[in-house]
Amino acid sequence: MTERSYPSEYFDAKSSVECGQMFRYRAEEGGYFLIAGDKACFLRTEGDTTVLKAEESAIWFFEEYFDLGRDYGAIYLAAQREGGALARAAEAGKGIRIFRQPPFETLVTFLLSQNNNIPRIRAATEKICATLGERRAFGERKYFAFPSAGRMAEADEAFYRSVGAGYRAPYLLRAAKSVASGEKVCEGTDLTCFYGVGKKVADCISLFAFHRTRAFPVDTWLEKVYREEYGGKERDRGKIAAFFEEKFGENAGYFQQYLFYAKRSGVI
DNA sequence: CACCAGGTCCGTT
DNA sequence: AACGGACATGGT
Repeated sequence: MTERSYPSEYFDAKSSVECGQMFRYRAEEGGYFLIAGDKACFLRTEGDTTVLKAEESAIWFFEEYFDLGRDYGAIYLAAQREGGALARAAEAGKGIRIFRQPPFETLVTFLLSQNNNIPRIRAATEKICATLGERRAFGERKYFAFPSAGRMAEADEAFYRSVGAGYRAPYLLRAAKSVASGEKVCEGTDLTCFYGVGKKVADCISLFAFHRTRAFPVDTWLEKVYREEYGGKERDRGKIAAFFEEKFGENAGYFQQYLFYAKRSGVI
């Protein structure tokens, strides 16, 4: 096991992990145990330092995963220049980074996310992994890897209902079967071709798996932000997304995450 | 009981 | 093109 330290100003464990972009984590005393694909790490922020603990062979993976090569100070400053609610949101979420999550895992968890809440998305995801994923160990901790599409395709709809997926069960099964049979989840493909993936989920996958930061996913929270902080009158979420994407350009995805986290935690 | 949660699909205007 | 109801499920 290896530890690496980084300045915490633009890399904060709590806000980055709990801002709603990823679902496979456990809050522990002092930090967070996180799982991505079949790998795990422990992340903690103490004062001005954030410490990443992982197997030596996984350190590089997590440095990529946490997007550590990017200057988030520039993004934060751009948000400050916008002023208003965004500046306040960026102040509260200064340490948020956008992760680079495994594409299939992102597809599955955000299929679960529609018209759902974060605790339930997390619970259903964990049940899927506990049943279909391979057992792994991280020091004394046990966890399950995220299952392959092939493994998920072998389960049936009743299983996905049993984990609490509800009416999304057929979405999960069909996505698993498509990917298992060679359909690619990659940058540039039309993600809305997957049954159950509309514009918003496609934007989440684009942003959270492929780091396409021009994407601005609009959910119920961002719709509130749009109306209450930007005086918007549109109801169509596609039009609301277009408004923010045009306004924020290549920083749209980062700003969306500042706003989402701040709105959900009552800062704005 | 109604309404909400990181929405999408599908049938009807 | 635009609109509205249905869809599982648990929490407030």
